[in-house]
Amino acid sequence: MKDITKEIESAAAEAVKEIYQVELSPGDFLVTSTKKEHKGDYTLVTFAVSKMLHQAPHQIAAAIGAYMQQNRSWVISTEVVQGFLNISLSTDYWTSVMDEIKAHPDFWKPAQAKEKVLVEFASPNTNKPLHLGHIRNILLGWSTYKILSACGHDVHRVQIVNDRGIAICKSMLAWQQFGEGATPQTTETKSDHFVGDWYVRFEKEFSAEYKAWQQTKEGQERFESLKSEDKPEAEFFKGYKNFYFNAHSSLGRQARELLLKWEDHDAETLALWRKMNGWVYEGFNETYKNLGVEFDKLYFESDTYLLGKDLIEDGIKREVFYKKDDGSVWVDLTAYGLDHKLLLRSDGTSVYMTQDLGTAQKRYEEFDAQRMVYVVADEQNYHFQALFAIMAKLGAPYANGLYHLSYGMVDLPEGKMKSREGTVIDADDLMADVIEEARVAATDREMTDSEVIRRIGMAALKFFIVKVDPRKRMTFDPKASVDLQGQTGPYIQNAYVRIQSILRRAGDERKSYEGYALNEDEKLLLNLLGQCRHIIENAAKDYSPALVANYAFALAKEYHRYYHDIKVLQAESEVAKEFRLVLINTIANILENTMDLLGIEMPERM
RNA sequence: GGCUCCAUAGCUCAAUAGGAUAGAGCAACGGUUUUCUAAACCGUAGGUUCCAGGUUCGAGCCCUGGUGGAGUCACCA
Repeated sequence: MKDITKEIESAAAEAVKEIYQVELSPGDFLVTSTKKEHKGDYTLVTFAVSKMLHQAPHQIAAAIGAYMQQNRSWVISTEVVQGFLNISLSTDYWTSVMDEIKAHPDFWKPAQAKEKVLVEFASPNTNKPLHLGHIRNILLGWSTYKILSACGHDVHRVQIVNDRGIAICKSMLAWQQFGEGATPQTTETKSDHFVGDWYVRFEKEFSAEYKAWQQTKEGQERFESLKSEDKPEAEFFKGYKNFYFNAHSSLGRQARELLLKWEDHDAETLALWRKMNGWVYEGFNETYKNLGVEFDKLYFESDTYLLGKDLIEDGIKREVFYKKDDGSVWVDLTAYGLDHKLLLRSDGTSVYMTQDLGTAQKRYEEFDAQRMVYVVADEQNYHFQALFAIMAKLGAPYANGLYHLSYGMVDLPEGKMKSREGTVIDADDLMADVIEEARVAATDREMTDSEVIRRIGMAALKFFIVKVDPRKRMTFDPKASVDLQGQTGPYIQNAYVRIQSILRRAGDERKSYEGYALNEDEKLLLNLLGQCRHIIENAAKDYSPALVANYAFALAKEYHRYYHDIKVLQAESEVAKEFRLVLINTIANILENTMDLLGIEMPERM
């Protein structure tokens, strides 16, 4: 596909050379789409070159405009507004764009690159079911995978599952003590929710235990000896909770014992751990399936938590890291504007950072990846800065290819989601809700196809989340997320469905549209279609699926308007009809393809 | 408190690389249907882009200072 923007730039450079005898590169010019309120298709902005040419912007624009009209057959007319040269292109040019699009079905894809890329996303803990925050993470990860793939990259999807630690031990303990052999089957509970319920049960029992302890002689003595002047008793105990868990609590002690046994490879504990995590994975897989995502490889923290020690040893030898007297190992990142970070505890055990270093190394060896993208919430910005700085310090060959796709947390209209206050929105419930809402709306329209209804509901949910710039915190309004009108997924689906309906009636036989003089709306649509590859390119560069989402919406909106104003099947002429059929078919393809990049499926009818 | 990020219409979000009169959707109000399915279209109203300076032909965007909010600052993950 030829790039009209570049052609305008080079024509402008040629004009300047001819008129002013000044050598400028095409990149010195800025070309944009002409604003709707002005006549023209593309606009050349001349302010920037005004100084170099020692002339007022509007004079330069006029001169270049005259030159281009003379020397470029595709320029039909020009108009100068201040330093803006608005260029109208000929019908022949626009027809040739349609020809090219028709001849190249892949015209919407960016120039094909071929790097090996790893995208890590989802990365749940195994003690609780997935929630709204995970959904944002998963949708971002998935569309990042899709967008990079569309750019030609060889992309692998991975996640790290946090399957070990004190949290899952809490679920295990509660089930052991109070479960009486209950299973997801006997209680008819989705299995990850089942495990999550035992985690909640543990917290409940623990709170009760803690509360009782506060009234004991020991608890009161603690309070008396540690309290500060103005802190009320309730507040004191709130802050003391974690310490209580580690120092006094019977349940806390038992949970820690389970963790120790686990680390000791105690057979019975491992069996219980496997059983409960197995339930969790079964549930997660169902959720992933409903979200329409899958992974190439899962890493389990239970396998990776000891990794990275070799790298540390190597780093100490090369004096990239240093050892303190107590035996702990540190790295000095002050040169990167960061801090000193701990890499090994004084007892020689590893920390989160150690594990992440080891996992990155392992992935690099396994996949030979040139780029690794971590989709992780922005609360971990500092951690990833440190991680990448350490990689750079170590001189890892993949250090330059590491990227933290840091996204903002999801808030509710009432504020933050808090598990303690029960305001966390569960992923499974949410999907069920949006589909139910779609069902209600569909029933009004006498639509009963459940697959169509599912696609509509999921489109509403996914689009609502993915249309927002990932880096920004977003507010999730459950009511707005099930909206099916306006700036929504179903709105875009509807544009596609309207086209399919026309195409079904049109039949398969296509004739020539040669000689058709297209109207302004059609130029606008072609212009939009031509932007697709740049949008995807930018989305890949910025790791922002929101750009694709907003583009798809803009195209759908433009099409809905077109649909309203212009008849296709009863067009004024045969060539008009033929041209429009090709045009709308292309629009449908682009809508389908861009929505696919967001993980959203199109229905054929709705 | 240090560091980082954010602040745009009543609400949720856009705004190419610093480009023209800051745009959409929702909510409100008013219109459009014997239709290629109205999950649509058109219109009205709604803005000191948090504040004060600066840079420049031009600033929502860049710089300085401030205000407000979020995150982070563990031998947690």
